Amino acid sequence: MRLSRYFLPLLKETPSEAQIVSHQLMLRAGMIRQEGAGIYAWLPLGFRVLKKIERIVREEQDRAGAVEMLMPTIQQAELWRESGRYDAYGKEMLRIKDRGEREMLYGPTNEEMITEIFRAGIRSYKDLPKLLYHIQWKFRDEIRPRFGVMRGREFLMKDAYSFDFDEAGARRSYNRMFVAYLRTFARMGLTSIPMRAETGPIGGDLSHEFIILADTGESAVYCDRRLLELPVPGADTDFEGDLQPIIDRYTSYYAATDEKHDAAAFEKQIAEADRIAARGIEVGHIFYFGTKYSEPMRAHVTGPDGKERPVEMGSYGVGVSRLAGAIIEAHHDEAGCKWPVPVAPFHVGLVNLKAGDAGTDDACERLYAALEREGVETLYDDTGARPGEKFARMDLIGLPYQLIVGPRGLENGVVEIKRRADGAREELAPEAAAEKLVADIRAALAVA
RNA sequence: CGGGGCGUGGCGCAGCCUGGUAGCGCAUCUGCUUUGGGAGCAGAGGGUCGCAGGUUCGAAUCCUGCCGCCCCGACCA
Repeated sequence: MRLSRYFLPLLKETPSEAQIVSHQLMLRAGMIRQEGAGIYAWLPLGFRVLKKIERIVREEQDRAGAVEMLMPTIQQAELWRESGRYDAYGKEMLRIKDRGEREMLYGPTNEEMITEIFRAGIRSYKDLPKLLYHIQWKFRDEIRPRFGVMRGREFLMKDAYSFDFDEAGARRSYNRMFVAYLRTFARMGLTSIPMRAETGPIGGDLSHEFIILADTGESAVYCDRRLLELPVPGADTDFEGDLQPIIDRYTSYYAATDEKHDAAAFEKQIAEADRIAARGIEVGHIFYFGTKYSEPMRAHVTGPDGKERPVEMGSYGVGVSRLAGAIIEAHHDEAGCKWPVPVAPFHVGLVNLKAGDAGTDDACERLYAALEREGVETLYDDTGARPGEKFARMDLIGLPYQLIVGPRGLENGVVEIKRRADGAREELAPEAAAEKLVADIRAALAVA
């Protein structure tokens, strides 16, 4: 993409309403624009990031055996009356009426709807288990939206729902999502920590929040440092096999958000050097809730004994739009974003330091063509801006690699690669630079 | 929802108290000079001062109502 044709409205100054760094940078880097309290338009650069996050989430859901579908954003109040939540949900639910005065709502979640869909299609225990998901916009009329896309009212969420015949089956479904989440966040450059969470009326141990550590995180969290070093399950993980050992390993260490924190246990179970008391961002939440919806909504299956019983359910959420902010919180510096390659809006920023100069124009065009030919997503700054401005904006939008082409280098037959993550620079002949970028980016995109 | 604050050009702000031709910085446009870390000079364009009433000869400024947004608290992917 040529920058001269792109839509990238950058801000030099930080808008006063943005309190945390990810919000500030998303506004300044032209990724989002606020259209109302907690409601954002995704501008081209931000949209590319959102799509990449979504794709990784999708790939890992599919790998774990979940099946994608799509449910509507607008739901009928009638459905929510079946579960009793229409009255219970409160003002967070955005309620609307259609022209026939029928009560509708913009879905804050989809348990009722998926349960209705499931019960219409499944009768027997032989049809179980089922694991369905979709990635869809939600609306929760939060009392106080803030932190940009980290806590918006409208947000993109992946929500999955499992249906099993018994609790043992439900646990297997839960474990699939547990492992899928570890992989999902790791692929985005995030170290996620599953922390024991509130279980609601069901009790038990099947509820975890996936937290990433960040100084600007919303909640205080406490965990064992050794959790950060556990290996992430590989792409060769057999999701049809027994995943329990992986879960056991992860849950054997202390990890809790402040509402579940037990200071005594924390100090007793962990050596002082391994204690982490930090801030965290919740990017995923998985939990088992049994027959909470299947019972009132009569989502029943017939068992081998010929008796009908409500299915055992669980739900599994990932905050897709929130992740865009969370990744910035984890990867940035004073100058701007530092995108990990798999979620970067473009892989390479090609900087023509003297647009209009035949030599640099020619060299850039060749490099641009070579990179695009190899599938490297390149944002080519072909504008007439001054070098300082070009460097500053590349740093701000945070593409993983900058390929800098100027007359001074070309005189010596070299161009420069700057790696945004650590600022490392390297001068190479143009062809060699392109080859190196292709190799490095392919390596970074390889799914382990 | 309680408490606090703010709406003035694309962004950041001053002006309001004490009514009298709407300003500054950045950005934008034109020209010249510049060109390896957000340039210099000269010129130019752009604002129903959130909206609606009211007071007044006259309202960005005073009064009333409404709308929007932000911050602190309880809630949430």
